[in-house]
Amino acid sequence: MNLSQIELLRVLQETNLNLSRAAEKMHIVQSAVSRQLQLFEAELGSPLFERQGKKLIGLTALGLRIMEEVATINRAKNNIQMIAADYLDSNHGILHIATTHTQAKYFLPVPIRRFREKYPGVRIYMVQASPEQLIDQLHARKADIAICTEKVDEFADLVVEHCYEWHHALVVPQQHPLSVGEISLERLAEFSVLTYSFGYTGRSTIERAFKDTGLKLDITLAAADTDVIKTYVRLGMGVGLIARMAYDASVDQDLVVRDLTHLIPSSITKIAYLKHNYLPLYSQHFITELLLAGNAFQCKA
Amino acid sequence: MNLSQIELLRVLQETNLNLSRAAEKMHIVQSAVSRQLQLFEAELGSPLFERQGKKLIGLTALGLRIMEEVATINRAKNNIQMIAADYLDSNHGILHIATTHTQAKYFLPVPIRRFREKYPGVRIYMVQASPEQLIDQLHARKADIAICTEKVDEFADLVVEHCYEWHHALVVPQQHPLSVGEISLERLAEFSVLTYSFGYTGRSTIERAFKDTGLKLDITLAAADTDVIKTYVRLGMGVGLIARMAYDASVDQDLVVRDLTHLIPSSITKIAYLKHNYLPLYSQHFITELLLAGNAFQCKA
DNA sequence: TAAGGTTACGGCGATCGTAACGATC
DNA sequence: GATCGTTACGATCGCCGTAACCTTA
Repeated sequence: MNLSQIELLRVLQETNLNLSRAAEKMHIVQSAVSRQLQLFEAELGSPLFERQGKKLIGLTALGLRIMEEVATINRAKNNIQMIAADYLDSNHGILHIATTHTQAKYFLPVPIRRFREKYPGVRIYMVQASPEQLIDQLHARKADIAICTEKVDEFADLVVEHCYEWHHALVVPQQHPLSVGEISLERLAEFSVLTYSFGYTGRSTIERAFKDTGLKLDITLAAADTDVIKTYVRLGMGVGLIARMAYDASVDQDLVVRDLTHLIPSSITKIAYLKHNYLPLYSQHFITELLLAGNAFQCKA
Repeated sequence: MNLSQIELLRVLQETNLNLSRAAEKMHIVQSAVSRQLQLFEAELGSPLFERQGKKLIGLTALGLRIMEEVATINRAKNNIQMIAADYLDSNHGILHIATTHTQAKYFLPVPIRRFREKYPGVRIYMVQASPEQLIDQLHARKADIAICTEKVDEFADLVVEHCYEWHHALVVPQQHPLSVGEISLERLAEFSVLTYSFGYTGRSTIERAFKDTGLKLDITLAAADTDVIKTYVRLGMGVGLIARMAYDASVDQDLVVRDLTHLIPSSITKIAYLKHNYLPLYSQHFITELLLAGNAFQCKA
C-alpha cells in the first residue's frame, strides 16, 4: 500500500471510475493506473470495485467502507502539507471564499478590506453561488470557507459558526400604501411580493412565517440578488422583502424601508468550513475578522 | 511523502526518537532511516525534530502538530488492512483482551465460552493488569478491548460502553461480630479492612463513601485480586470488602457475605476500545456477547 | 471504430545496503 | 571506544512509459 494508490482511489471517485481520466489527472499513463489498482486490490485480497467486463461500474461493499478510510488519509495528507507550508510562511497563499450575493455585497467588503490590510500577500478568490453550490464547493475543496444563511446546518462534516443575526425588511416605493401604518402578515399578503429565490438569504424563514399563519404569499419575482428585487420594486411590480442590511440609505432614498422584526423570525448568517481540515493561519484570521465584523454588523442593525 | 515515511515518524516516537532502534523495528538499515527523515523534512521545508548535535531530542512545534495527522494516517492505514482481512475471513484472527483479575475470574468465563463456540478459529489472548496499564495497552494497540471498572471514562480517545452495574459486599468469617445485625459505615470503620488496591475494582467508590462521611478506613491489606483478600479474611486479619460477584457460594461457604448496597455507591464495569479504530466482526461480536452477559450478570446479582 | 481496459517488456530512478566517516558521551 | 547519526556509492527493485492487444458500445 502506498499513498499514490490511496490518491488513485480518490481520483477514481472524482472521475466516475474512469481509469483513463484518472490517469490524466494524475499525470501518468493509463496502464500504470490499471496496474496500481490491480496491485492494491491483490494486496487487500478482494476487489474494491464492481466490474462489468473490464469497466468499473461501482464500489463493492468492501470498497465503500475502505473509501471512508481513504478519505481520512487524503485529508490528513493534505493537512500535513498545508500545516508545513503555513509554518514556513503564513503570509502568502490563497483564500477561496464561497458566498451568496447578499453577503458578498453587503457584509463582506469590510472584513475583506481589513483582512487584506493584514495579509496583503494572500490572494483572495471569491465565488458567488447558491447555498447548495457553496457546500459542494467546500466538499470538492474548491472553497475553504463558505458564508451564507441557509443549508449549512444540515451537514455533519462541516464546522459551522454563527456570524450575525439579522431580520428581513420591507421596501416599497414612496407613497405606497405600505409605506405608512401598521404592517401585519395579513396586510402584506394582499400585495405582490418580490423576494429571494428559494434557498437564498433567509427565504426559508419567510416561508415559515407565512406557513405558520396559513396565509399564502404571492411571490411575483424571486431573485438571487437584492439589486434585482429593488429594481423591480422601483418599477412598481410589488413590495420587496429583502434582508435589512441590503437597504443602503445612501442610494435607496427613493425607497421606504419598514421593519419586519415582529413578523418574520430572524435569520443567522453562518461561516462554514470542512471538519478535520486544516485552515492556514490567515484563513483562521479571516474567520475571526468575519466574527468581529458580524458583531459590529449586528449592533448597527 | 509516502507511507513509509509516515510510518517512520510513528516508530520514532515509539523508540524515543532513536534512529537506530527505529531502523531495527522497520527492518531496514539505519542509514536508510536517516535519509528518509531528511528527505521528509526537506520536502516539508522545516525540521520536525529538535536536535542536539545530530541526536533527536524532541519534536518542534511543527512536528508536534504534524504527529497528530501522522497518527490519523496510521490509524486509517491499519483500518484498511483490518477491514480487508476481515472481509476475506472474519472467522480467524486474534482477539486481545485486557482486563483486571476480578473481571477475568468472575465475569468473563461465560461470555468467553460463548464467544469461542461461535468463533472457534479466533485465538484469544488475555492480559491481566491494572486499569492504567489496560489503557496503555489499548493505546499501544497491544489490546483490542479492555474490560474494567475504573479510569476508562477519563480518556476522550476511547469508546466506553457500560456493561453491568454491581455493588460491593462484606465478607467475614462465621461468628464474626459483623456476621449478624445491622451494618453501618461507622460500625465498619471499627474493624481492620481488607480490600482492593487503589485504582482497582471500584476501590474509588469505597473511598468516596467513607470520605463523604468523614470516617477513616483502616485498610490493613490492599490486594489486586479477591482471592488474596478472602485468604486473609479466613486468617482473621479483618473484614473483606469485595465485589459482590466475587463471592462464590460453592467455595466460600465458610464466609458470611453481607450486602452493602445501602452503604457504598454502585460501580459500573465498562468495555473500552479505541475510537477511530476498526474492530473485526468477531471483536464486535465479542462486545455484544459481553453486553448480553453483563445484563444477565446484573439481574442475577 | 472509438473508447476503455489489460498485458508484455524495457528503461529509469527511487531507495536500499555496505562502508567509511563524524560527533558526542 | 561505544553509541548514534551522516555521507558516499554501487546495486536492486519498483514503477513508469511505450506499444500491442482485447473487449464492448
